[in-house]
Amino acid sequence: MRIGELAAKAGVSVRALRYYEEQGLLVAERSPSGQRHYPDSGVDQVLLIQQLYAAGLPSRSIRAVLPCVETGEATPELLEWFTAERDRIDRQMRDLASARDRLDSLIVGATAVWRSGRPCPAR
DNA sequence: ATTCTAACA
DNA sequence: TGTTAGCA
Repeated sequence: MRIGELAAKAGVSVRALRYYEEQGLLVAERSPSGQRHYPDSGVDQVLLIQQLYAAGLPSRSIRAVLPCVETGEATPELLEWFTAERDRIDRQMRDLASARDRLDSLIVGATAVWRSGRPCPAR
């Protein structure tokens, strides 16, 4: 199928498909005229790429991990990699929660200042 | 009409 | 990624 059909079936833009190829995530066969042609399996390929992007992996990581996932092989290395990713995300969540709590404290403090009749500091 | 490459008011 | 330009 051509790029437009794949884009429709996979629910992504044609632009995205060309970008995936540029990033080395998706292979495309070329017709004599230069048009890209994809096998039916391309739909699942794109779906997988989307899941990995949604998981927060940069294209570079996806490129490295794709060959393993595609073959359906849940290799130990792959599981370690994903586990490490999960931990990274967990750390970010905790850092954000921390930053949020500190903002909450500042908000409470600022509110107390206003109630005491002090002038509101400029932004 | 669709795709391709290249490039960015 | 969107979008646009100029082709095939």
